[in-house]
Amino acid sequence: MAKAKIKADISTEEKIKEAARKVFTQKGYAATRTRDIAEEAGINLALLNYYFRSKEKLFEIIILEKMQILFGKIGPTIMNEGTSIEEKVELVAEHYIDTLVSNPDIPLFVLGEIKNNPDKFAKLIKTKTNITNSALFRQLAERRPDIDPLHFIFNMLGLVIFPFIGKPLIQLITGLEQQKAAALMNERKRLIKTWFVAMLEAP
Amino acid sequence: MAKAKIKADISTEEKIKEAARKVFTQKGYAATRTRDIAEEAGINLALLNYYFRSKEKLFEIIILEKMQILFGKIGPTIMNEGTSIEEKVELVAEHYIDTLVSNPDIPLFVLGEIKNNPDKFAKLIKTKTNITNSALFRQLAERRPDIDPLHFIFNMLGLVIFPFIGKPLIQLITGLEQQKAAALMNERKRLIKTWFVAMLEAP
DNA sequence: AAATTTTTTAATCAAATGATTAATACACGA
DNA sequence: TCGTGTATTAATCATTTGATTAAAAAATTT
Repeated sequence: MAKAKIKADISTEEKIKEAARKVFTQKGYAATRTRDIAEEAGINLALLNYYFRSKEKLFEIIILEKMQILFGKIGPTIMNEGTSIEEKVELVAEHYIDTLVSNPDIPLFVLGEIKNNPDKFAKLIKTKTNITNSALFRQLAERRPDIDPLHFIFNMLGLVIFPFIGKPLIQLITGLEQQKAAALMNERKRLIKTWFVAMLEAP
Repeated sequence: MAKAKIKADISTEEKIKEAARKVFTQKGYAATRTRDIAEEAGINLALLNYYFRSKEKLFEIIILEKMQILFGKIGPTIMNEGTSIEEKVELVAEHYIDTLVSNPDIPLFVLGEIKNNPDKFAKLIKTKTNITNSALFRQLAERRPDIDPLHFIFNMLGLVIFPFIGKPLIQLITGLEQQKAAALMNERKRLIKTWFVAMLEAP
């Protein structure tokens, strides 16, 4: 009954996690076979259970990581009372586009798994950052009392995140090459701020 | 070797398709068990294969339907040389938000499956509507020669579609109720047009 | 009504899949 | 170097899952 790992072999454990990151985010939980992960990691299948007990447990570790990447910085940014709407949007756009260019699979992966299993992540997210109480939310309500601030939250996230979700489709129908896609995403960092301000000031 | 269905029993075949629509769009291809579909349809598992040969074949029928719903009307709309940018955006927003309010699972489902298997849908979509040659694309290039029209395509689709993809998340962190969500989506039909024009005119 | 075709069911198969086990290899302090 | 705990492997298990089969039931035709 060997189960404790008092002395962790960083190398093997990390190899498995790295493989799991790749396969899980690429294919999602349901389509991922533990054998795929083992093969990708170049290890014996049994080692996966030796180090992580189960597919489920390993998955939770990975998706929490990815959720942290996807939502980790947005909380502090929108909570900051000392920055303007414009600054917040600029920070969010720049940070997330940089992040997502290196991790383009994350949004579809995370949002998909949240939708498949909302209860699982309910407590985890809910407590962390309540958007409704954020400085950004209040600032938006003050600037445009006639429009529900949630609209602008959707707009901001949509402008930043959607291109990464829609990219496979757009690549299919326009033949958009990977390089030009990356260039477009970088342009958006600057444009989104301008667009967002324009939407704020729209009649 | 009973395999031909010369006289189709609409009722049973349609029951299976209806169940397949529900389960596939809710959970995706990989997470769907043919037994789930059979149970949802209230039929014997073997009937699924009797009518549709395989899970794969049934899936293709369903996702083609859903892609038709998601993309079917956008082609003619953006190809129309006789309407302005504003009119096109308004038509797209109104049509898709109405459609997606009744079918909120479609975007994540379709975009997810496209990403999982781009080759499968390559020919199917590519030929259908080449956005790059659309009237909208040309109009956008004329109106804002300084900005890649693809940005505005992303913006339009993001404003319309993203709220439906991000809804599970937003519901989690704001407790947004289903009813208010629907009301928000309806508001967007009118707002998106204004926002889009504002973005077009942004400095 | 008899014969034929179509639809439905229960039972079963074969492959895939998550997980476990028992044995072996390895590391390292006593 | 021996012994003990750790890491790794090959083999195997139990379940799930997509699919098939053979028989029964229902519908349709003759």
